[in-house]
Amino acid sequence: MPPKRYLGEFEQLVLLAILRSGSRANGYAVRRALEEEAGRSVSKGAFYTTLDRLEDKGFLTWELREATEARSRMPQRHFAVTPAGLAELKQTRQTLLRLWSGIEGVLDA
Amino acid sequence: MPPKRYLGEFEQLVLLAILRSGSRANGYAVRRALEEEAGRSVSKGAFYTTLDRLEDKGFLTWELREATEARSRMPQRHFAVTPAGLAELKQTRQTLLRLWSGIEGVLDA
DNA sequence: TAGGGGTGGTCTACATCGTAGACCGCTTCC
DNA sequence: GGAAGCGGTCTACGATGTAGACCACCCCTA
Repeated sequence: MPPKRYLGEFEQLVLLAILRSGSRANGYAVRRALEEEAGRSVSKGAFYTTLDRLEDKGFLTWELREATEARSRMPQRHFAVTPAGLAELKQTRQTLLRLWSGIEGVLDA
Repeated sequence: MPPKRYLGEFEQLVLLAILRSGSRANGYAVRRALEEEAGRSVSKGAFYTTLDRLEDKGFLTWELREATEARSRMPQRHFAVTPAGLAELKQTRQTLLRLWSGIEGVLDA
């Protein structure tokens, strides 16, 4: 077994944004989710680089789809989190919930 | 203002482990907290390098203390999270709680 | 009195992740 | 036919994650 690798900070946010975008997870929607829901602006370069790395690790897949909306009739990449990616998200979340437990008083804004 | 930087994945765990160790936050105790509570083994090199970087960013401080225990009577570094560090932890936590909300069904183990 | 195991730490080096920006092409609106 | 928006690639570099060798001291025991 290769040594266990962990989800990077930004990688985690990207996977979560894809999950939250559900069936509308094209590049634009995911990037917008990141900005609006995570309060984080991100350049296209940063964004797509991270997507490609997550794909290499097997945490997401994508397929080309014909666009259905009025604008942008070009085919576009549609992203989805794989079971392995979901497992990572779960594990990361469990670890944080455990470390936060007992010190919520200090951590609450 | 310099561009906003975010807490790295491991940096966050280290700060949380210090918080959880409270008044006993010497190097050994924090490292042990990381292994036991975060389920993550970490080399000394990785650990102290991260501590030094967090200090540079103003997220933690330390002081030398005489050891009180029977063993290891050498003076040792005693770590504490600064208000700035705590603020980062709070913000990171709020972001994740927000992104998790609504998809707990998918994320629960 | 010389190991050996545990504690606590420094320093160096390299791999991985985070990030911006230039560049490209298509579409819709005016 | 120009501006503004959508979607994306490629390159490069700074920041973060990580291991391991090395050092020193304490305590135990043979």
